[in-house]
Amino acid sequence: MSKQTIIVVLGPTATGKTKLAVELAKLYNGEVVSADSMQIYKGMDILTAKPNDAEMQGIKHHLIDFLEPDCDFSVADYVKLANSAIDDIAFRGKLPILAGGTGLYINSLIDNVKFDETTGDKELRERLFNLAKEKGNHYLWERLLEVDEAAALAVHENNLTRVIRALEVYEKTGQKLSEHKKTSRLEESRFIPAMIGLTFSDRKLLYDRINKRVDAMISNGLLSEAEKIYKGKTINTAHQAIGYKELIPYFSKQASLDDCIEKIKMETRRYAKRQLTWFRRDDRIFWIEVDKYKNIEEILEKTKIYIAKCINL
RNA sequence: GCCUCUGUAGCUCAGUCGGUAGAGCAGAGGACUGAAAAUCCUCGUGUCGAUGGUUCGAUUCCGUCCGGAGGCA
Repeated sequence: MSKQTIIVVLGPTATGKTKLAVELAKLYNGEVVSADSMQIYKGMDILTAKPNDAEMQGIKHHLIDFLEPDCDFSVADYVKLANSAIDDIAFRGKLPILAGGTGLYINSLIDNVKFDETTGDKELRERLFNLAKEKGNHYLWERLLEVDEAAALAVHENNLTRVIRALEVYEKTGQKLSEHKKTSRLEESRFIPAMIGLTFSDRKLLYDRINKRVDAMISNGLLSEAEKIYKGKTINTAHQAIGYKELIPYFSKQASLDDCIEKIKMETRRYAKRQLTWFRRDDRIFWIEVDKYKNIEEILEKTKIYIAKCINL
């Protein structure tokens, strides 16, 4: 089977991935597949900087705005949906352009990581969580050490979500997570990717950009959007979105609006930093420091040259 | 004008009975396979406001000056 060419636009938040992806789609007759763990949810448009109609310029976007905010979602779901979206795009003779900042999703998809059929078990997780609260993180970690030593040694005992996940895999499948990990990457990637990373030459410039974008979100109505969610039914995964959870103290009159906005900026900066840490180790990425270019056209030129070098279009 | 308190890491502040100092936050680096915008780990040298004095030695005690807060007139 021949491999599928794909352009990947990645990088930390607020670097212009959305814009570049659309321009590339126009240029190469492509469609955009989002790789963003929060833009999947309906509503939360300002909050997740979801591209609007004007920004999409008629380019079809996949995996955006399709799930109710109270639904859970996972990497495994993402990989499955993204693969079928890509197949669909390719079938129609178009080029898939993956764009987003969720590194785990991007790598799992591009590297063809195999997930098994077991889904997350909320009750089990809660039970294990309570067990840790009662007997301590170390106790739970020791339990993992007994059933899956390799997994235990690979994770810090305080990283409860990971410890719980490893225990969950063992309890539900009888298989070790560490074993599963070994077999999950045996299949070769089905893609020939051109990976383009957007970043800034100076961290300060990125942070400045983020701060301004948060201010813009506020003036575009972030508050009323978040308040709607706050007053609506409870949400699960979507609750984690930066910009929503930091406003809760304001809605419940525990903190001033200014303090909450500062918190949003800070958390977004940290998020961007974590994204950089994730992407930095991937040497396939061709990095573009966006502040070194006058406009999107220049960035597009640079990108085209790189794409021509690594894939045939 | 007088009195009191205060000036220590980017910020908020501990502390040194005189032997040049440490927390929280911020920040930086890292990890990452079904919650990933999540979760977790590691990292603390700075003219101790300035200047004189006492002292073997002062950020610490004393004087003066400068900045900040409060009180009394």
